[in-house]
Amino acid sequence: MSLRFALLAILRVGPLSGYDLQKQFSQSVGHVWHAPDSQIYPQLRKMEAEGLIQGEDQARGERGTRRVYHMTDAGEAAYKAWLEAPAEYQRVRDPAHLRAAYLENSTPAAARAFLHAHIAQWEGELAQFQGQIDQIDTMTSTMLNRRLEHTPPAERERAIAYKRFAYEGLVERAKVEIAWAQRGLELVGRLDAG
Amino acid sequence: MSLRFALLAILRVGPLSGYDLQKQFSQSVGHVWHAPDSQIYPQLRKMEAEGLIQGEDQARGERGTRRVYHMTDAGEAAYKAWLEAPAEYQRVRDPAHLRAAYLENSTPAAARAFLHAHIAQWEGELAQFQGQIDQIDTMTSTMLNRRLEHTPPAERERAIAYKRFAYEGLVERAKVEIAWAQRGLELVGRLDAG
DNA sequence: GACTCCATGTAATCAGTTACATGATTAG
DNA sequence: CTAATCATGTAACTGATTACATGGAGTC
Repeated sequence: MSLRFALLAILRVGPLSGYDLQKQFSQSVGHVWHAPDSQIYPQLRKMEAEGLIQGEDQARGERGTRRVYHMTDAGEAAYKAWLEAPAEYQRVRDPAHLRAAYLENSTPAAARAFLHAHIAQWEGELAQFQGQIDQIDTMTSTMLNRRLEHTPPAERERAIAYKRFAYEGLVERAKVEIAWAQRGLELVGRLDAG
Repeated sequence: MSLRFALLAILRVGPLSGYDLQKQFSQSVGHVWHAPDSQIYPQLRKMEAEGLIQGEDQARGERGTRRVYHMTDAGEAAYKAWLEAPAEYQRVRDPAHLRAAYLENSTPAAARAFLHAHIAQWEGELAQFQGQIDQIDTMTSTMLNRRLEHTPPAERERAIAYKRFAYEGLVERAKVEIAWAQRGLELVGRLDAG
């Protein structure tokens, strides 16, 4: 249910084609809400049917077309309502911690492999999130700059601060996961030796 | 896809009816992989059809029956295979951090409400996880004790250590979320004042 | 002419949520 | 006899994944 709002957040800054939107998406909000294009295109159609956005076919070359979407007032209202409503929380459903709870049934080798993979996984995420923060700090984030062009100077500081804040949370989470898995490796070592 | 393994992990210790399984589930693995009974009953039927478990109807009172499931060799093999296979990782899809990334579009009041709710949410989770750790430490966890009865004494230490380790990870995660949201409240205060 | 990028989908399937639905047993 | 708990589902729907499918535009 959040996908539509993630899309609205991007479209809010200015009209985009499905393709361009999807690219913007994967480089920005996609870090915090993943969606493949096969989900985005139908979702845009659905949102158009509901009146949240409006699409127009534009000519492209001789025969090609592309559909450019812009936000409607209803879309703006829905976005605002989402911002005021309490956030949804999903019930925990965590494959990694599930596995961890039954690590005693694994061989030490498999336990180590699992924990190393966990570290690798979260180091990948960490690098992504950290990269975003670096882009924010150096003002080299194209998506943020596009956004800032459309926000009054007085509110730019706020926009930057909150964007950074969101990514800081993700960075911290990634670090905790890595530290936890590292303690896990030590635990495997102790139990394996003793 | 992990649900079946969570169910197998419980069934592995001994046969249970769907109802008892579901209760054991919600008090143990359910903390790390939520599933309502409306998902568990059909899943058990499905696993039976696939030969991972075997169910038998037992009489209960005069007319009532209940279906008691036990694990098959195929189920045991599937469980072992899961333990050796690399863990699945889901793509990030985090409503709270998505909201956080667009907090500049909220009013300060809505931003505060969101962050307070985030803290409340994770304090609830934290209490649950911490409660589990306390039960492990005081050996008052019925589910863990049931499990330990069926594990050779030499391996009990391992079982306890890994169980605790899994919950420690969840506790740390909850604490990070709370700390992050608290920093968020300070940030709202600073931006609101300045 | 081949390759890359632009551009947009559909179809099948699976996993999970919500709501509805039913009835039997047991303890007070 | 009434309430709690035991016991088990189905149905409709939403959201997400995977795979398949197509074709134009620009460039080397």
